[in-house]
Amino acid sequence: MIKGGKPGRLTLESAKSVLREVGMRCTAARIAVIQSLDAARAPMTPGGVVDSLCEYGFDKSTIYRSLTELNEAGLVVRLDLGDAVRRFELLPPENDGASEHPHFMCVDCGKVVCMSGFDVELKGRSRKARAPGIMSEVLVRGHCHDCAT
Amino acid sequence: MIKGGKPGRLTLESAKSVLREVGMRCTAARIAVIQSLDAARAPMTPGGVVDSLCEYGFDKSTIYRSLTELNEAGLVVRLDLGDAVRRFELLPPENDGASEHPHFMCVDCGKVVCMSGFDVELKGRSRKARAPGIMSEVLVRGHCHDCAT
DNA sequence: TCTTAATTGCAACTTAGTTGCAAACACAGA
DNA sequence: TCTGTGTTTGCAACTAAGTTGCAATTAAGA
Repeated sequence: MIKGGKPGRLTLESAKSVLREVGMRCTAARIAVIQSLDAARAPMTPGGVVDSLCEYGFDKSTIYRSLTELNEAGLVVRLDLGDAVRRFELLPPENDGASEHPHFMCVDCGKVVCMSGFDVELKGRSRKARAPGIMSEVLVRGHCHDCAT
Repeated sequence: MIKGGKPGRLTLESAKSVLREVGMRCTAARIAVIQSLDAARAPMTPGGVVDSLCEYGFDKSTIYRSLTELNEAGLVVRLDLGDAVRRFELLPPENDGASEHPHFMCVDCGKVVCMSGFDVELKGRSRKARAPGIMSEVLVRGHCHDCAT
């Protein structure tokens, strides 16, 4: 499990141990991807990760592959935040599955915020309204405070 | 305003009058796009519209342009349903702006359902939790009843 | 019917992401 | 610490989705 709490606090050693725990080799590319995701406050697009790591000499195909592998290993969730771009987010320590909190995305500036600390409740307006399935992920779109003013 | 209710019931004449109302020329391509969206029960991806109309000889660039123009004219909404693909939905008669209801998308089969009749409530777990902005659109993802069983 | 601006089809282009493969590397075992 | 082996990487070429410029065509008002 990933030690420590706040984003941007993941050390080289803890990144390595995270990889070893899931049986993946510790390579520079994977560690860079993990640290890049960790340093970001919000979920990152694959393109964003590529941009941030290409300048250090990593190849885009390596980064795409790393993201996919980390996702398959359960270290990273792939979010679909509704702007026609996938995003990746490093899973927090205690989390063992999908990202549990809702996400908010500003339709003006594109900023994505994790709404940890919020629960979502869906209320049918009539008695007979029935949810179409089992809810697993919620995305709220709208105008963030900065853009709304 | 678009007359008549159920999907798949939009006649050639009503498609034409819808276009004239917003000051657009009535062309075969636009009518085909409107009828294609109308015939679908769920929002369509641009690729889906292209596939369904290419076989009738329409060019993909024409279809993309038509979708964009119809969206700008307010006849069609562009939805971002979180599967990294944009979708287009013909606006119902009474609707004059954005799609107001939440949408549900099944992560297994990709089915999209309009959750008309549902309200969404966001509850902060603590007193000081503050929503990051003004909510305008909600997407719920999960497993639909068919796939969950 | 004629005129003209709007629209279309084509082809070339852009961008995001994927794939095959040889070279480089991590790491378990000696 | 060194070595062998299977994993991972970088490269380059490729695919798919969507966009753009432009000449030819067409809708619709005069």
